Amino acid sequence: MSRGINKVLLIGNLGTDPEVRVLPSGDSVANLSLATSETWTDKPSGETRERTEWHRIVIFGRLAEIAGQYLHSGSRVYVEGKLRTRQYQAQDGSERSTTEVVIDAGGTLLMLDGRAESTAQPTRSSPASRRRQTPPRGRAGQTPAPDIGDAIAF
Amino acid sequence: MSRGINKVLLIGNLGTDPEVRVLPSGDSVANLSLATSETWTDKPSGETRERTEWHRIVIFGRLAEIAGQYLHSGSRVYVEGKLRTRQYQAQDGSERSTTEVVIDAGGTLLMLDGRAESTAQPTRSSPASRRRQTPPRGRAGQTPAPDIGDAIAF
Amino acid sequence: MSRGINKVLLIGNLGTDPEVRVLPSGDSVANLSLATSETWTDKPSGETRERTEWHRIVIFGRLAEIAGQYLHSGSRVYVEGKLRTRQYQAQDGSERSTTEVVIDAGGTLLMLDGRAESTAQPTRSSPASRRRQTPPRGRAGQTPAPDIGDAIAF
Amino acid sequence: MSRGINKVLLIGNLGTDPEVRVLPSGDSVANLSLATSETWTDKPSGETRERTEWHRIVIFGRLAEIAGQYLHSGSRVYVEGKLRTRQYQAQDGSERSTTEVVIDAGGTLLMLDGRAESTAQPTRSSPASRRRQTPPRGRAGQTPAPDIGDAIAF
DNA sequence: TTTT
DNA sequence: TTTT
Repeated sequence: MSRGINKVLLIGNLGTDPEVRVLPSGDSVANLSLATSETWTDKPSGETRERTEWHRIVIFGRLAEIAGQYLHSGSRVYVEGKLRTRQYQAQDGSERSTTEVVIDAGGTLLMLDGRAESTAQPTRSSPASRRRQTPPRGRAGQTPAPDIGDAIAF
Repeated sequence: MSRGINKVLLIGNLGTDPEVRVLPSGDSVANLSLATSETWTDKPSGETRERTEWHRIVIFGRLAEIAGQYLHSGSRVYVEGKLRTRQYQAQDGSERSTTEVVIDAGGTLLMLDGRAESTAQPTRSSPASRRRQTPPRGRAGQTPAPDIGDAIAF
Repeated sequence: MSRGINKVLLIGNLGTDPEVRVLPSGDSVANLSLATSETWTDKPSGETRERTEWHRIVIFGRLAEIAGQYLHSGSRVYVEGKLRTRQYQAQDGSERSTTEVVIDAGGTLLMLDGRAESTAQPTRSSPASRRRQTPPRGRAGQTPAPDIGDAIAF
Repeated sequence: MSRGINKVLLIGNLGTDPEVRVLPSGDSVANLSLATSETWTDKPSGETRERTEWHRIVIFGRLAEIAGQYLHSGSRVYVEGKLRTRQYQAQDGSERSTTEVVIDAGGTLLMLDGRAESTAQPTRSSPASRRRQTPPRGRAGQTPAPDIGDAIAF
């Protein structure tokens, strides 16, 4: 139930591996750092410019565990969540605030690069192989897995 | 041209009148404080809970002027823009950052309440009467909560 | 769980009252006809043009009942759902298809005009008074309820 | 300028190569057939179910040319556009209507797979190799289902 | 800190 | 068929 709309949609790449921890309640929380890039042609100069925006993503529950298992630095993802600004105390004791994109049960997480481990044999999966991102799928030469971050955008 | 997606959609109410200023370039910029509210039923207790989230909105260009003309504290709006986190120096000299929702030429602003002045006879319109579209809230100088109750949502 | 994104966001006005029926399963279904309008300035002539698009909305479950209770011809709403194209047999026996925007448990319905009946005394509510849309709130002159469809948009 | 919101966001895979043609005005138009897939667990049985929805996409202008150059059957894309229902006369003379997702200058097209030709050495690029990014599907002449499995989604 |  |  809601009396307003608070919705964020992002497509971008992770800058680091997810940091997953388990709360005292047993729920998982994952923190992601996600970059979205936009490019444009500068009017007077005609030069191509680029700006990268970094987003703090916080994922709760089952999706947090999935993020920890399947995502890593470089992963391209779609996320849908909501904005939340939180107050906290900095180390010098001053009050600070930070704005995060929260993905909970009502949100969405969608991996955009390759089949990855969900179709691989779990027992042979390891952090090392996971970082290699899209595992061989045994049909070499036929269906190359897209590389990390592969995308053409317009 | 873009290589990612960075999109925010909000429906909520302004907590204050827009602050509009004109940049040295001649472009207008408007700052809005927008509240989105969500309510939910707490699991164990069955109580209805509410959380209000405040968003800093920055509007550029023609839409900034329109915001200054037609919006005011209490106005219900739909905005579509993008996230931008900006560094700035606090008064004590420390580095801080703030996250804003930027509405530029690619964004959208949609007023959701009242015919206001655009269809009213301009000669009889005044800032004072415009402000009366939402009730006086009698807490001048504070940060009044917007009239989020002005809608039924599900 | 999803392997793609199929999302529709609309803000517009109902062209008719909702048609609500109850399925054999006991679930409610509401059909809405929703108009979204866009206006633009024609390049060569400088004339203002307008195009209205009509959308078939199908709402399931609890939101269908709410739609039947609170919405009526002219109501301004925000809906979030997904596209679904359905085959059916026309009266002449030929196969036809129709595309609808489906709002189910994962979707959103948000009334954008006025407090309406949720704050009114239910026992005194009637179809007739409902059509009058936003009930008097007993503070005449202070907080006028926004009229049906009231909006300024940019 | 708009007085409503009419927005569609899709992430899915093309079922065929884009069909691009040039209008008498010189503008390009591309027609795409895009599949979005959702999976869910059936309540009583616990079985995993899947439903694929097909969308007719119409792209105008520069993005149409880009679609013709870089997209092909199997391509995974993000599109953002608006709904438009159009009347046309069927071959038997009867009136039909079809609903399309229109991507024009205000819309977005984002390729989600493969570096493809834009970053590859153009001299070594060919339509044939481009099509090999998705595996041969060996069902020429039919309407092959897109490789929706090319992603993990949650 | 990502990606192109 | 709505709305401005």
